[in-house]
Order: sequence, then structure tokens, then C-alpha cells
Amino acid sequence: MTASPSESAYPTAPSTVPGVEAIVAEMTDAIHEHRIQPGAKLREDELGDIFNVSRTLVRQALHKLEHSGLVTIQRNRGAFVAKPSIKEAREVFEARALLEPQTARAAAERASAQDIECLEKHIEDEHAAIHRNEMGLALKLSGDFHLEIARIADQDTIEAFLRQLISRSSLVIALYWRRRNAICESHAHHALIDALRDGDCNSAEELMKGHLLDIFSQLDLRDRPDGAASLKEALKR
Amino acid sequence: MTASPSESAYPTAPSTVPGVEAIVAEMTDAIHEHRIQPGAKLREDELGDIFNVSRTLVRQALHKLEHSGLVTIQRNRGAFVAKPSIKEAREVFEARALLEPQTARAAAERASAQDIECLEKHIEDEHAAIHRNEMGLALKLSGDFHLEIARIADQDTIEAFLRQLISRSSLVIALYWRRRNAICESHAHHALIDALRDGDCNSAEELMKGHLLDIFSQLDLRDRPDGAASLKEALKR
DNA sequence: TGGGCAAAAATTGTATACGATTTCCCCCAA
DNA sequence: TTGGGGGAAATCGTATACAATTTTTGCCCA
Repeated sequence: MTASPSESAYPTAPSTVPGVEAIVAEMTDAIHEHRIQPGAKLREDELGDIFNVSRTLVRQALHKLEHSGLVTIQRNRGAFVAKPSIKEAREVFEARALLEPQTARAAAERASAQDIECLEKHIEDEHAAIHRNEMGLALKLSGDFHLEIARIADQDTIEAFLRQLISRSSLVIALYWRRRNAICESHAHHALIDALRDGDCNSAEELMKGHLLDIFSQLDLRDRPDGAASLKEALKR
Repeated sequence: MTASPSESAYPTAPSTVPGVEAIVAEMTDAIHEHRIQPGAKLREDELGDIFNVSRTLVRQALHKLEHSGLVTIQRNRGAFVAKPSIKEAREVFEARALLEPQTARAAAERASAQDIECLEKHIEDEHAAIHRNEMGLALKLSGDFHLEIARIADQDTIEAFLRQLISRSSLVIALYWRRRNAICESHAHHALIDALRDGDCNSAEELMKGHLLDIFSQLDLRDRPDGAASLKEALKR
């Protein structure tokens, strides 16, 4: 009888080494902040040198990143920063539109004073980043804001999905954003905080729905996604 | 500049070997069909012996299964078939309730005659399994039915999420189902097919919502699950 | 000059080896 | 009898070695 305790397990238990998680976190940040462009190749031993670990751990990290949608792995060809198609871009925001308004509503029902404080700090950091003109960082913090709401709603499962969706949103924005300024810098997040503080579920839900539509409407989803083809020829030779 | 073509990539490209995928598929089936119980320990070299591969590939497979929510990995302690908590069980069905009705609606708008045929075949197989008293197989087929609807809706992103949710639903049912009979055997799936055939979006959406509530209401989410498990025989035929 | 082909280099895929941690079992003392 | 070491065995984590595949390079010839 090969039985085992196996604790009733929460989302993703502390399953992997700090080593792997550190690599994943660092690469996630780099991609979220657009310091690595969609389509960039990620060589295993190159990353191994950078992080001073063997390819084994790099591979684990790349597989995790693939799962989160930030990286695409092609057999025998290697890993690349993902390059969402237009269809995928649409799907990402459609899925967010299904999940987030309801989550904001739940968060409004549960938010504590401490939670509100935390959200306000997020916004401060975001504004600070914008004023320093670090738009990549600002975008990442803006994504974290949405994740924080899922955390407040105490919805681990949806939070995990949102983590993936927000990651991919970052890539979508890198590829399809129209203007390089004014990223979520609108008052939308402020208004959301107000609704959460007041426990106004209906407002929170509606504000989130509108906010997502607003972001989506600022994407330019007509062009060809493969700017790489022309870009590559322009740069390569 | 390390640019690269990197095809605009769809959900999960053919990234991993047939070897790993075969292991994942076989174990997924075994867990879905309840041939391995929640909490069962999954030793790496034991699985390596069973599938005649090295631990390297087994580890890859286990990590993939962890991503899909079927397996829990604890550092230095090993992998176990996941054992969703009651909270997680609730969350899984809440998330399904957010995603599936809308997906059924979209499917109703797009379903072709061929799609309908495919769904009907699914139901036939499911009934056949029930009559042979293979309840595990029937349950798995029932899950596949829901996935098929997402495929018809042409929503790759949501389909990927649903795959995880349905996997976990299978575990939830293994742990918390009240009566061992009558799994989704209701007319719900038949009614859904009718709505899809008629292109009746509203009905499809409502039927799906009701169907999910119906399943959820048959769970007993008060007890504390604690089961031991035997492995080995369930996998290799 | 440009295309095509073959060999070399680079890169990824898989297996194995070894160190680290946990688990199990036996023995002994209270 | 029971509870607690302590060491051996089992198991997992990471690095390295080698095989398979792809990509690049260099050469020849039209």
C-alpha cells in the first residue's frame, strides 16, 4: 500500500526551488517590462551562464514560462518570447472580460482597510514609475494591480488564470498598443479603489468591465503581427 | 540583436516530445477515470520503469500534470495526485460558471452539422460506457463533452482553462460525489445539443448554467476527505 | 554573383551520475 | 509498551555527459 498524506493542496505549493522560481521571476519581469521583445530567442546555455545554473534549471524555468504563456517552445528549435496572434489577443481580453468584473465585485465585498492601503500603494508606485518615464515598469505594476484584486477576492483559481492572462496582455500591449503613453494611467484604477473602499459591488463590477473595454479599444488589431519579418531584414543585413 | 522568426504561436505548440505527451495523456486518463485515487504518491523511477523512460521525462510529465492541476509536487517529497480542498472545489465550479455559459452561447452561434454529429457521438460513447458500468470512463467522456463545446466555440484560451478546470472537477467528483451513479447522465447534454443544433444561444447559455449548478449541487462539500491509494496496477495494462 | 550541397558548429533532447533530503526501520531506554 | 534517537535505504534535486537535430559555414560550380 503506497499511501501518503499529501496535504490537501493549495494552488501551487512550494514545489520548485527558489533557484528556478528566481529565474522565472526575473525573466517574467524582464518580459513584462518589455526589456525583452516578443520573438526574441532564449538560448538555454546563455541563460545558464547569466544565472549561473545548469541547463536543467533553465529548462524548468522555460517550461514554466511556456505554461504562463510568456514563452513559446518549439521542439528542437528552442524557446522564444511569445508573440500572440491577433486572435489570441482578442481571446485574452474576452476571457478577462468574463473573469475580472465578477472578481472585482467579490473583492468589493471582502476588501479590508489593509487591502485598500495595499492597492493605493500600488498606484503610487505606478505613478512614480510613470514620472520617471519607466513605462515598462509602470505597465507591470498596472498588471499587478489587477492581480491584487483577485487576491483580495480570495479566488486562488481565478487568480492563477488571471496571472496568465495579464502576462499575455503585456505581450499583446507590446505588440499592438497604439500610443506609447497613458497606459492605464486613467483614473480607472482610482475609481475602482473608491468602489472597493465603499463596498460598492455594482460599481466595482461595472468599472472593471468598462476599464477592460477601454484598454481593449486602444489596441490596433488590424495590422500584421509579424513585424519581425520586415524588422529582421532591416536589422540583420 | 538576437531577433528570430518565431512563428506567431498558437496556444501550446508541438513543443514536447510524443514521449512526454504520451505519458501525460496516459496518466491524465488514469486519473480522470479514477484508476488512481487522489492523494496517491507518484514515484519518479517507478513511473520511469512503467513507461520505460528515464526520470528526466517522467519529471517533465509530472510538472505538466502539476500545471494542469492534476498533480501536486512538494519539494523533496515527491508528486501526488492532487486532492482539492473544499475551497478549491467551490472555486473550480465558480470559475466554470463564469466561463462555460458564455462559451456555450458562442458555440451555439457557430456549431456546424459536423460539430453536432461529433457531440452526438460523444454522448453515444458515454452511454455505452455507462451500460458497461465503466463509470470512470463515462465521467471522462462527460468532461470531454464540455471541452468539445469550447472547441466548437473556437476559443483556444478558454478551452485551455476549461481543460484544467474539468481535470480538477474530476478530482472533486472523486472526492466529494454523493452517489456513485447518475453522473451527468441526465438529459442535460441532450438538451444542450438540441440548443446548439437550433442555434438557440439563449437556451444554450441557460442550459449550461443550470447544468453546472446541477452538478455542483450534487457534491457533498462538508466532509473531510482522507483516502489512501494504491498505484502501479492502475497504469500499466 | 548566386544557388545548392556537405561538413562543421551550435543547440536542444535524453540519460545517467552524484549529492542532498527525506523516509523508514530497528534498537534501546524510560 | 511506548517514545525517541540514529543510521540505512529510498527518493528527489541538480549537474554533467552524450545523442539527435538544427543551423551555420564554406566550397564548388553554373
